[in-house]
Amino acid sequence: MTQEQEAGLEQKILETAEQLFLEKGFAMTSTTEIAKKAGCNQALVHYYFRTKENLFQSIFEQKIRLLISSFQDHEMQNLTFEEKLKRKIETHFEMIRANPRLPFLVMNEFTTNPSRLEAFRIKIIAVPQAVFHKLEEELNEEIRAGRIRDITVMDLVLNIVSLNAMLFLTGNIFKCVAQLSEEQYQMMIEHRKQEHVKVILASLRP
Amino acid sequence: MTQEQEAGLEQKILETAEQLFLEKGFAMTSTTEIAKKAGCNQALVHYYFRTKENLFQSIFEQKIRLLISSFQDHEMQNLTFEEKLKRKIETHFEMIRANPRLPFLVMNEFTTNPSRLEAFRIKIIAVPQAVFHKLEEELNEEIRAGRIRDITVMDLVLNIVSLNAMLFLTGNIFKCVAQLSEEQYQMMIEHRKQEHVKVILASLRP
DNA sequence: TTACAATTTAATAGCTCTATTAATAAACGC
DNA sequence: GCGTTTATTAATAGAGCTATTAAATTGTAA
Repeated sequence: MTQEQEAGLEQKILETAEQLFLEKGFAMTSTTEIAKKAGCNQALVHYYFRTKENLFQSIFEQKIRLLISSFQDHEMQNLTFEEKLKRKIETHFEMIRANPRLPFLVMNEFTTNPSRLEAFRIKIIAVPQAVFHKLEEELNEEIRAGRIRDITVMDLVLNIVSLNAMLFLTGNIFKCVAQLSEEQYQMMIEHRKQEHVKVILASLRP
Repeated sequence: MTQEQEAGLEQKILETAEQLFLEKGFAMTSTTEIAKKAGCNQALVHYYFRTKENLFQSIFEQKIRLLISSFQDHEMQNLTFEEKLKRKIETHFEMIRANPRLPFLVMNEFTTNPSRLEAFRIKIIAVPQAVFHKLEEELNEEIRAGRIRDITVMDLVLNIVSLNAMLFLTGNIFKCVAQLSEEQYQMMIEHRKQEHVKVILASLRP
């Protein structure tokens, strides 16, 4: 049916754990539940990953990389800065749309377990600088030319990430409170994508 | 020392629980821990509140009301729409700044426990409509006069809430990754407040 | 003082969770 | 086939958690 099916229990456990961690976070997911849903004995989870923390970290680290990479460049030299930025916003948006619970997981785990945050700091500190360096140069060039207002790359990225991530962080809340059908919800998501682009581009006008 | 001190253990338990729930969420906080930190026997927590869920809900409901009320009107008739909106953004910002873990708590509990969300839906569905109705009228008047672009009150509010809430949701992460001192962090917060006002106002220009 | 109510505690029942261990089944080289 | 890894399970130790109960302590009104 799906892409897994005949992949062995180790892989199955990994996939099940990923799904459950994304759904309910680390604390609310037990190895017992993972095993039951993966269709194996609970001890097998510990046989492959020794501890629940191990299992979580292998999933978590990979997901963090995915998150950061979504801001990577995508070869579009012949476009205006505005067009490039629009694409960047949309790419980031679509990455989160494809992993809608990821912002929740990151926030939840880094907030409830600050030691995890400290451990990851070294791993991820170098990445953003590399990713944002080119954007920064282009941004400064536009500012120098007077085509956009003065703004740091940090502020710009924070604005984009805030809008995009928050939409999916509050997605279920909004859907429930506003009593939206799945179809209405998807339309709203699509509409917000346009809105985010509008807001960011407008916020840069001199 | 602080404002409590001689308030009885029931109050003390309530305050301690609030602090711990905000810090670590519902699942990661035990009644045992609450009792120890409040300086009483664990059974006393259950004597006053019967269940952990009860204790949580009495805190949670009050906090949700606080969140919503921050968008309430504050009597400023003689100001331009732009000035009024600026004040609204800043009021909302300051409310979250005074309760910086509140966005995390709301998101965490509504996300990990959808049944809580359903239970709260009825209670909170009426409030936003009342709060946002006046804003909507003023907004539409500005649009009709051509002073701002066409936008729904929902989009406007989502933009504001996204920027303000997300700043504090990611506050600790950012502070740690960027290795900011407390002072630097506070400056950054202040700077972002101005940035949010800038972004929202700019995003409304026709 | 005494009776009675409110507060606080010690003890513990009953779960559930993580992790380990020892035993069993499957797979695989030789 | 035989021995040796590898995979899988049943059983359980050990800990922590929620909630209850019964007893002890404190407060209070007659």
